[in-house]
Amino acid sequence: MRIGELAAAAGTSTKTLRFYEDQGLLPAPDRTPAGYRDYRPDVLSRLDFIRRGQAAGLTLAQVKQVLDIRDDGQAPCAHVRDLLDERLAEIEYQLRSLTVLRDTLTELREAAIPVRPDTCGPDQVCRYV
Amino acid sequence: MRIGELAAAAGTSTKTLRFYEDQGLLPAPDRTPAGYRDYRPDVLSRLDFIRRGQAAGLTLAQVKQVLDIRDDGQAPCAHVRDLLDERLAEIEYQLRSLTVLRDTLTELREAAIPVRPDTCGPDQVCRYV
DNA sequence: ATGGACCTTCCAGTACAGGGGAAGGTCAAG
DNA sequence: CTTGACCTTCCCCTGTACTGGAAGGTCCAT
Repeated sequence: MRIGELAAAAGTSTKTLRFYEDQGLLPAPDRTPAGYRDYRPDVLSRLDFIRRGQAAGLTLAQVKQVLDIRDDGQAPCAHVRDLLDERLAEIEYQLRSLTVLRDTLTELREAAIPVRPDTCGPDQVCRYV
Repeated sequence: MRIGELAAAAGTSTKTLRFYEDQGLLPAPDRTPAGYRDYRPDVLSRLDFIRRGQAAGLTLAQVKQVLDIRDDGQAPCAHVRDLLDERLAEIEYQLRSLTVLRDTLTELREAAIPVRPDTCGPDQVCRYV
């Protein structure tokens, strides 16, 4: 399987595949005599795992950690659980921050509905912010 | 006022002040004969506006738009309202995405509580992701 | 005159996940 | 024989808001 076919099959780009290899997420594939990358079909499931990891909000570096453990012959379950915990905590934090920001912005926005440039003092940039 | 004093007064760094000047958020100040930046105290309120804009989730580029309008002698109210609208829509979108992600992750996490490496098939990387 | 604190410019790098494009090699079809 | 599609490596670019550091100039006190 050449890189273009793999990219098409996986729904990604050749650039991305070379990038993943460079980052250690994909093992270096065999090469044809001409030097072309020659993939075995089972990298597709690996790519699928990478995508699921990303969909779960993990960074490529974190996905790589899991793959490394797995490649080492161990079960990454515990590590995965910790990663999910970490990510979950981050998300909760982001959710709280965004909610506060949304409420602040909504207030500002409400105040800005009656646009009254005349009430902007020359000393200030904007009444609303 | 030299750049160090201004930075201290505004609670920021000299690096940031030069960066803002470079990005067009602060006007180029006068210079002392030695070439040192010599600020007028009124930039403090401008810096304050920048900080409020950032706190409202606007990017520096957006804050600059508002300042440019203001510097042009116009009232930026309408533009500010539009920016707030835009930002608000983005935040709502992020909130929805994060909520979905959190729920997905929570499910994965729950499934991962009983860590059972034995149930990981050798063909898959991880039962949980 | 010398040390230290301050200032100047410019260059480079951070994190993230790739994308763009150049210069050149390879392969099958017409 | 040439065209076009594919492949290779290489390096730089994206966006965001700065931060670090080098090399050198200035000011004030000692």
